[in-house]
Amino acid sequence: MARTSGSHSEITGPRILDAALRLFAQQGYAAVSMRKIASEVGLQVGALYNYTPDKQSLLFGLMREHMENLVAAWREEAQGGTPNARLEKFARFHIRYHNVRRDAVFIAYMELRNLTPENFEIIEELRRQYEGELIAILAEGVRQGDFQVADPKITAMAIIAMLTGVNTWFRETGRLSLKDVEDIYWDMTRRAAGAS
Amino acid sequence: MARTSGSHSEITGPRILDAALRLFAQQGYAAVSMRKIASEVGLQVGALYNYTPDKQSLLFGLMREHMENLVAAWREEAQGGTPNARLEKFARFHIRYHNVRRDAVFIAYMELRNLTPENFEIIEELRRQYEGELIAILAEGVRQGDFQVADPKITAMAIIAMLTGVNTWFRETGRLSLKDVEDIYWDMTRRAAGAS
DNA sequence: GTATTTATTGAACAACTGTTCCATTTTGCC
DNA sequence: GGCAAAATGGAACAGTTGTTCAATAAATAC
Repeated sequence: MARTSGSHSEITGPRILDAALRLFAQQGYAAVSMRKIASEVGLQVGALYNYTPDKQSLLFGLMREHMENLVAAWREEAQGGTPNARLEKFARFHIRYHNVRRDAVFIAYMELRNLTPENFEIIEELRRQYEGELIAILAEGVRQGDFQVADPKITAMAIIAMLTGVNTWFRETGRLSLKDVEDIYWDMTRRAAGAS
Repeated sequence: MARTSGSHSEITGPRILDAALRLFAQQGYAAVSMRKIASEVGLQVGALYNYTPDKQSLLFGLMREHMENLVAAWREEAQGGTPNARLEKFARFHIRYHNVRRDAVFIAYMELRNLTPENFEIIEELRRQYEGELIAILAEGVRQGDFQVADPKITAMAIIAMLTGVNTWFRETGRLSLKDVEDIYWDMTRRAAGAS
């Protein structure tokens, strides 16, 4: 007996990616076997290799997709405005975008060491691009005299670390709504940048 | 032929812990085999089990030791003073203490999911204790009218995430000294707390 | 210098690893 | 309804996993 329940090429691919994303986030890349992923989707392990050349590509694909989408989504949302308005937009965007992509965010940070050197470099370049967007906002604010920032690069790292940290504790069922959290973090971001 | 190079019980134990700490930080708990650790120390794998009952205990021991030392070190350093002075002391202590313990900090954050539920709960309790120290400082500052903080708990999480983030980018060989970084982060911490 | 304790080796265990491949089944096209 | 293409199952490969254990070597105590 071979396959037991029909052929579903168009939906199997996404289902594999979904399962891999969730399992990698929950248990870590090294702890998740190809058989676990296959079992989650209801396949035998061999069938996975119709959709990915190997396990590494599965991880890298998920991370690259996430980072490319992140950069693209921000560049779409970012329009002109004062440095202050752009900074507020960045803070709120970062919190919102990351909140609904917990697993991908977690993987993109935790599994960097499981990438091959070439793949690592590509992901790091995307991360630098995203960080660069915030650095540019801060630098522009300094130039216009709106912000008081000793070092835009360091302040950008600090703000991103602070904002990303929301994912480690925020739960929809908690005492604060995401809008509340956004407001509080925007306030701290504004003050950290010395904005009015 | 059995053992080849002498018996060294008092130094073998620490050497195993050192190797495990470094390897877990570099490659991740799941990706490091007991044989890799043994090989790093110059032992056969069986000898490790004179020093640890199993791999999980090796990880948990490292994490608990780190967290207990962290809490104890802070409580020793923390003396009285104004909320502002205590906040500054906390920010500078956190950066300094974590900077020289990169591997342990990394493990204590990244390998939480590889702990058994009971062990996880113990580590989380220690983390809550440490966070509680900062929350108490912020709450006291609010009570005395020195800080402007909407929610001490959230501000504490934000500050800790920001400060811990230094470890992801700071290198001794970079353009800034650790003292420079301390100053900049204390400034951002102060402003995030609405302190003068 | 002998006896006892401690530390270590080396082999073994069953289970699991990523990946390949061929036979088989299902799908989409005519 | 028949045929090619695509998707899947199932088995196999060689290597690795955490852990146990008897045999052996070295360190310590007397």
